[in-house]
Formats: sequence, structure tokens, C-alpha cells
Amino acid sequence: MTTAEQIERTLRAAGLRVTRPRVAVLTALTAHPHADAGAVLAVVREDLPDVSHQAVYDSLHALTAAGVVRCIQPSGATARYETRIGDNHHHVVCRECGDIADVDCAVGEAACLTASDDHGFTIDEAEVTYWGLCPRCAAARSTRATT
Amino acid sequence: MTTAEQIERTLRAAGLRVTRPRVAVLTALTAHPHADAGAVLAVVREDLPDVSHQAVYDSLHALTAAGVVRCIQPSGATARYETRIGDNHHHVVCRECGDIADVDCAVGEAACLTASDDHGFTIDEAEVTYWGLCPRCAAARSTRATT
DNA sequence: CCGGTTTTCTTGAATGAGTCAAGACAAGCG
DNA sequence: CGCTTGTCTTGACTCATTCAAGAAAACCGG
Repeated sequence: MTTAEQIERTLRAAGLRVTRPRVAVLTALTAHPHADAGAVLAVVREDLPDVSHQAVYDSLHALTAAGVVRCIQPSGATARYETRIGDNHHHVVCRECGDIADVDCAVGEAACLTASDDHGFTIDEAEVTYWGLCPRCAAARSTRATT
Repeated sequence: MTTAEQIERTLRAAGLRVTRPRVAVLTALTAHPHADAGAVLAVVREDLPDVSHQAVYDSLHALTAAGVVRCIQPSGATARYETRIGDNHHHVVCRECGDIADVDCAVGEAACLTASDDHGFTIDEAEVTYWGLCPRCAAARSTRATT
């Protein structure tokens, strides 16, 4: 479990000031990976009912800039955040409910970064998004088809 | 070159009615791959000054739903559209200027669809986004560093 | 070629994620 | 403990995209 002290240490290690909103945002993200700004705001307000949405946006930006959290934004969805970073993992997104799960790199870390023809671009990251159906939605769909 | 007749045939083949806005949108996308809705609107209005933005959005949705165009949305950018479809290609996005270029699949078509652990998800597509710097921005940056 | 049906377009307002800006406030340093 | 700097509050605002109602155009059958 990630305790408040660990969260605080993480913030200081990243060179960030330790403030209530930031601790709450990071705690919320640890408990709810892939949450969007609105969800984070809701969770944070369970503890700090009076935080402004702006403080949450600022915290998310500061944490993202410091490399403590990562921001992903699948097509058609709002920005989502996660605390699992630096391990080159990717995501599966459910086309129906938008649920997201983590997936480790399929083909080895190096291969992901190799494009066949990079058009002169200097590539520093490869982001993979798998699209499909989560178990629940797949089940719901087949039930519908059968019935 | 893609002529107006070819565009029209493409629309009919997809089961879509042929209307001026749709032809203009598809023509614009053929000429400007990876354009966003605003850019498409601007290009379309060069020919049809009075189209509503709604008509453009509707056309883009209809074309996307029919599988004639594909919609991509890199993090932090608005939705972009392209007519190159069905060939499993991916994209390089410049972190600085947002420019996008096409890239063929690096590791073979099949490998892309294989996740190491899919968490029970039924995966039907793997989307890869490479992040980096386009030649122009890379040059600008190194000039800045040297000077 | 013509009316009728259905889809699409126009107009105009609304939504919602995210940003901007100014001042109040708190974190961390000495 | 007090100062300086970075962060939070408040509230207005932007911009992409969507919604809704009625007008107009596309296609079908005759």
C-alpha cells in the first residue's frame, strides 16, 4: 500500500512542494489508475471538499511535467492519468465502455521504438493503444446476439 | 490524382448519398491528410463558402462511420482525419509543432495485434503513435542549442 | 421528368473539458 | 519567525464538438 508518507516522499523527490491538493491527487491516482480529471476531482473532494477544479488541473500538470504521473488520451476520450510510469507499458481500451487496462509491451522494449521509415523524425517514444472489448462488454454483446 | 468522379464513386460504394459538402470534405482530406475539422472546414469553404461547420462535422462522422476515412486523435490535439485506410499504418507526431506523418508497421502486421496479456479483452486493433520531433523542429532546436 | 420519402444541411444555441488571470494563501528557506 | 516564491481560489472565458428544429436536397419509383 502507498502511504501518505510515501506520497510525500515521491513529491519531494520530484522537486515539488508538498501541498494538500497534490497529495490528494496523487493518492487518488494511485487508487484509481486511468481516472480522468473529473474523476480525480470527485475523489479528491471526498477528502478535501473545497478544492477548486483548477487546483486539480494544476496538480495534474505539475505531476505530469515532473514525470510522476503520465497522461494518456485515447481517441474520443478525455485525458486520463496514471502513476505507473517508466516501464514502457501500453493500454487496451474498450470501445464500448471506455474502460482501460494496462498491457506490457508485446514485442520487446526495443522493437517498439523502431519505425520502418521515420520520415526524418527523431522518435523518442512509441505509444501503443489496443482497441477492443472488455470482458464485460463482450459478454453483454454476445448475450444480446443470442437472445 | 483523385478526380471528382472517383470521389463520387467512393461515396456511392460506401452507401452514402453524394452531396456537395461530402464531396468537398473527401476532396479536402485527400489533398490534406491529417487535417483537423477546422482545417477541413477552411479548405471546403474555398469551394463552398457557405457550408456550415455542422455539415462538415456530419460529413466527417458519416465518412468515418462508413469506413471511408479514419479519425485519429493524438494526446493534446484535436481530432484529425485521413483517407488512407485499411493498411495498418501508424503515425509519428512531432511534440513541438504537432505535425503528423505516416509510418508503416515496424514489426509486421500480425505482431502488432498481439498483446502479452490482454486482461480478457477482445482486441481487434492496435494503434501505434510514435512521438518525437519532425526534421524542421529538430533542426530549429539544435540551432538554438548551438547559438 | 416528377412527386414523395428520407436523409442531409442550415441556423443557432448549448455543452463540457480545459485554460487564463488576479489576488489570497501557504510551503519552504534562512 | 518572516520573507519569497510557488500554489490555490475564484470566476470568467475559449474552443472543439454536439444538440435540436426546421428547410432543403438526394434518391427511389412511377
